[in-house]
Amino acid sequence: MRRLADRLGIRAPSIYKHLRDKRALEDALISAGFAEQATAFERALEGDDPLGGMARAYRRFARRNPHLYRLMTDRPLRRDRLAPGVEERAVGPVVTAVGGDRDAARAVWAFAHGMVILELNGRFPPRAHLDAAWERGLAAFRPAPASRTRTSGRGDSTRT
Amino acid sequence: MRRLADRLGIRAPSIYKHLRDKRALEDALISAGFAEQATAFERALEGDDPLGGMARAYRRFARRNPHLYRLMTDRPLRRDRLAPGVEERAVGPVVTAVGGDRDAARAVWAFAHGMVILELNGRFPPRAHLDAAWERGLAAFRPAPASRTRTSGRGDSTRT
DNA sequence: GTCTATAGTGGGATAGAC
DNA sequence: GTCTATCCCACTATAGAC
Repeated sequence: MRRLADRLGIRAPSIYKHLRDKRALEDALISAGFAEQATAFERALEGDDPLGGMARAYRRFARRNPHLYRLMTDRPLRRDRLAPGVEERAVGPVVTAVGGDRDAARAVWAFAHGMVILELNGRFPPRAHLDAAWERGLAAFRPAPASRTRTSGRGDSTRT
Repeated sequence: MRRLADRLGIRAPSIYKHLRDKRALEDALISAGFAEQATAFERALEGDDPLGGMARAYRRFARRNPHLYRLMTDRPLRRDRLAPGVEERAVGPVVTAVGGDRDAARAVWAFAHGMVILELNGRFPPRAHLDAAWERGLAAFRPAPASRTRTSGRGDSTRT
């Protein structure tokens, strides 16, 4: 809060005339993060290789906003405090890209989060070829090209 | 450190007569954690469904030692301070179970870590069926049963 | 809406006596 | 090897004047 105040050119206590507490600030940031992810995923859904596009967008988002990314994944989501519908907007495209299965979507998310957070944490060995690991994981999850079913997202949304 | 001292029945400063600093303690704990994982993985390698067995062991370890698990994955590993060879002992079986491909092993690890850490963080939605997501992910990574090749781990070890 | 001053918490670590 | 007494630091938040 002190550092934020410095950037704003005011003293730390003044922040509390605008925000109730630190959490209110975090909730606003998290909502903005989901909105950004949502638009990136919606765009990826239009290209060929939707899952690959989303993976790249997800990783790019995390690398450009590492602190925000941690804020969004480090602890339980207070869904009642987010901008309405913003989480679902981000999740929907992933479910669609994976073929409509909610469990598969969660598995893919776990894979992507694992890759991203281990990278942010510097936990991979120096010699690890992360692009190759990403590709190996995506190949495992990509819906079989054999069945050319145009699966549309179901109304039933899978939360994150 | 103060809480640890309480448990030991001594005062906090006394700890520093035994340990250089807090990190020395953490390094010892991390080494013990790898050793425990290694024996669990070696056992899973003997059963049928080695990958599934390792996944269950990995999740169980994390749930029973959540703080230690975070210690082991939250930040870069100081490999020079670990008990020698202990990381490799834990990693080897995973590489073997996945068919010998280092990139695939890292992808599986990322998936497992994502599942585990999101569960520990309470980040999955309440209704999520985690067992199903685990199974979906493992199915994606399990080496095809078609090729019944007994792939042995290579001397070249894939670090974590 | 801003400020100064301060309260309060929880950390890791050291000095020096015994 | 233990103790008491302290020193740091970083951090969120509030009181009350202007």
